[in-house]
Amino acid sequence: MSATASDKRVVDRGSARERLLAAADELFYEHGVHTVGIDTVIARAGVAKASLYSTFGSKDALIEAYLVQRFEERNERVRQGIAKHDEPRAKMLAVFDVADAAISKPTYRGCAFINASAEGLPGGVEEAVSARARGWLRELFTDLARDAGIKDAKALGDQLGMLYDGAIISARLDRKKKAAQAAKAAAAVLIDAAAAR
Amino acid sequence: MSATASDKRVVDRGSARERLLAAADELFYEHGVHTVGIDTVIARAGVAKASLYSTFGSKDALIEAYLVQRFEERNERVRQGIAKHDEPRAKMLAVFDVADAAISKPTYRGCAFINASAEGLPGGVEEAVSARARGWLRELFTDLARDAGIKDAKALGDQLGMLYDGAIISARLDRKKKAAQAAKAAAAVLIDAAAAR
DNA sequence: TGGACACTAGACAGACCTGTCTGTTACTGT
DNA sequence: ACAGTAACAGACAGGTCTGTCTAGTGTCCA
Repeated sequence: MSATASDKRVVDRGSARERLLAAADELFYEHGVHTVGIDTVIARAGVAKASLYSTFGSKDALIEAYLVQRFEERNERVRQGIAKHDEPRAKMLAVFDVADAAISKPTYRGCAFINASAEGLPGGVEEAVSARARGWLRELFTDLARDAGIKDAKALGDQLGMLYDGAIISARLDRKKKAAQAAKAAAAVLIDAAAAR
Repeated sequence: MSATASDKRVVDRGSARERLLAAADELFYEHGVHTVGIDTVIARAGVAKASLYSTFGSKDALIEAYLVQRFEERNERVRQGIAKHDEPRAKMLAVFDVADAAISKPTYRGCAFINASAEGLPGGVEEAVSARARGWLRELFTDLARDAGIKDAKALGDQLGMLYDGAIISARLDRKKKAAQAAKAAAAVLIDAAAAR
């Protein structure tokens, strides 16, 4: 259960950069960016310490690369999830289905951006990537609300964003697997109420 | 801006125990339980290291005491906030006013329990107190929903809890001061929809 | 007066962390 | 064949952290 270098499983495919990112992704997400040391990452990646520093330059840069990768992967999953639907309302609700799928995974440990922000110092690299990731989703909700013809699209976008975050937090801290579905039901009520106005 | 022992302000009232708790409260909340070291806490408290260890026994125990104190203070604020109202519906909404008041403070840095849980190792003392604090609020919402005669009080309680968490997260990470008011508006919609069913 | 008690100051051990550096091995293109 | 490159292993420096321990100080009460 501890995140020491004695965790012997090794990432064994691709370049040193790819292996480092894969190892960082697993370890940072599971145990936290602060808790996991460089030695643990390179042991998991099966890579020399010098390779990490010649590739990324610092631990902070590795953390940033890890978060950017998570950011892009999540966006892609959301894009694919909403592309299955035509109506803006269905697209908004589909975002919660994407969250539900993530929560269902046994390795789920909450939102990487929220976790990293809480761990890191204020003003660190974590917060910068986190802000981008959060802004992206907020804008998506707002744009979809506008497409749905809702007057105060910004207000609804913010409310859906809060529901989304609340579901993520509850799924992690309360181990509530159905949090995203509960949030989706609430989102439907909010969307319909905003549309009726 | 850094949390080093050079931060010279000193807590100067009460017993060693009280000064340590006051210093821990300020420092742990502002910079995180993991980031702040023992030396910083004792410097702020104006107390010797041996006093900390004879009083609390370990840093973990101090963290736990800090969280329990936050837990009790928050509960008291919520109790007082809802006591101003008679109707269950108004009581539920009043919880968001309590959050709003906390968010308005310049020292606001989000939910101490969420922060500490994200920082600490899974299964640490942080999670235990955090679970108690979260469960308490969830039950409060559910009980009030039941008082309001709502059929699926548990479902509404969970939804309001998620909105609450989402507001807290947004207030911290997006620096959205009005998050609690936006969440309150959404909560009103959800309550009325649940009551109509 | 004197002993118990609570506290202070700070050195110290042992662990862990990031980042640098040396030296070695293996592959690749000319 | 040989230079260049990329990677390896791991020692090391310099710092931080928790927690222990010694020694000295002040205060209260019998």
